[in-house]
Amino acid sequence: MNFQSNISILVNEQVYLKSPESSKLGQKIIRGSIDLIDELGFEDFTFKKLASSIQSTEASIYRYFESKHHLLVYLVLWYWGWLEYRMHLRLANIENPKERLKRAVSVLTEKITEDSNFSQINEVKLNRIVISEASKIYLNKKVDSENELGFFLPYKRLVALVSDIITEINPDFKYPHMLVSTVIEGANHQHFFAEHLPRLTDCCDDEDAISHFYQELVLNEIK
Amino acid sequence: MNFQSNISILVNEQVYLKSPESSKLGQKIIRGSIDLIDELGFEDFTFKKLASSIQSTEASIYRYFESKHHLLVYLVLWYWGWLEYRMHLRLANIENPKERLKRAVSVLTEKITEDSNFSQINEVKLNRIVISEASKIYLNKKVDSENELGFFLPYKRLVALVSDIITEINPDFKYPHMLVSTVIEGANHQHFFAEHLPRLTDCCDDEDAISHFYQELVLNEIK
DNA sequence: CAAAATAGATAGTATTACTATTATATTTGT
DNA sequence: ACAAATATAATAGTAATACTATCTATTTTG
Repeated sequence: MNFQSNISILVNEQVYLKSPESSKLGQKIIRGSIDLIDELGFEDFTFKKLASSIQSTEASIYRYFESKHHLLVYLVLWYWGWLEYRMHLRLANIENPKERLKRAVSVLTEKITEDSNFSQINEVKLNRIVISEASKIYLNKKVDSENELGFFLPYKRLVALVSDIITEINPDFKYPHMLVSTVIEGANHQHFFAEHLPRLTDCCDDEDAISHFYQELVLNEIK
Repeated sequence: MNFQSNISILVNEQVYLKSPESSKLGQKIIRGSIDLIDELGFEDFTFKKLASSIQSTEASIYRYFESKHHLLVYLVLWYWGWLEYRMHLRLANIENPKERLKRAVSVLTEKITEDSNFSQINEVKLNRIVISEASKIYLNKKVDSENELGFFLPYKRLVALVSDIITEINPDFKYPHMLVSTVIEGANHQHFFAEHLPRLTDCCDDEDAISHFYQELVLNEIK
């Protein structure tokens, strides 16, 4: 039934000390950290708490990730890789560029409400983590050195992918990358605001408003 | 010469234990923290380092702010208050709504490159701090309780101010708040990307590209 | 079955994010 | 000018965090 079981999302090897996919403990670390970061927020999350929640030890976790920052990077890179995969699936066999663009924007802006059964990872929780924590992986002083290690390539690929569709539709549009990264970051922020600071949004009732808004924004902007 | 010297930006009293404007030490804390956060980033910034950089003690700083998080909140709220003040100045006596909107967007998206002589605060450094650290004041689990204390009112006011101009121009536009908060957050991100992750933007050479991009975006969207 | 890799248990360190206490200046009200 | 109030400095201390190191037991693999 699960035709996807023979593929897996690859994450930059520099991010971890030992691949968490390679062992039972590694998988418990990933699952447990998603549960715990979602519950406590990244600031209050510690390896000690994670260790006790998965019945292991701090030292064992440190064999997989050199810091909690690296673990967060792993989760976010996995998510970006997963988004790219979903993007390719949703665009497969669609020829019309405008339709491709609409679909791409919807992949970038929709909130994840169902688990994909794609892996043992809970994508609904991971999406919530990405919404509130993802920007912390680059909004810091390590950004340049980690950029050199290629940490942000999946994000850049995602942006380039959608930018190319825009350029196909309107080759004269000057700011395709800016537009796409604005949409990705914007959608995450709007989902957060909708839940916590509603006066910064206009989605009184329906959550689809965010996706509609960005659909419209992109189409208006490039024509 | 400095006609502004008789006014000051008010910051929510819940943010501090004792007003840093009320004493010499308080002012040194603000100035020193702007220098140090700009230099080290918020993660590596500590009250101990701040104390030694301004020749005071950790315990003395704790009399003004109950945590470094509160100090960051203070700085960001001050900045938002200052932006609102600049906004009012730039819109003063301008009648034409479209011109008002253009000016408002430019206030929200331009990078600060000159000190305003408005106060003893270095706005150029504070702007850099806002670009990379501001979102951390709400992207955490304390957001709801701090929202109840009114921490984010200045941000909401700023968004409401510009939303009202949009609604004046096009009363049928459904998402004015979303558009404005997307512009504010987006511009900050783009400034950060331009410096650290240029492939996520399109501002090869000119820094004005960001402001132009958002001008265009807003005008296209509401008509 | 031996060698290698993996995980657990335990201990230890420097730093962080605070709190508490006391002593010494400095400001202010009369 | 002086007492009272307030602000600051100096010092000490604590629990938690973010690690590192080491040693042993277990599991996997060649």
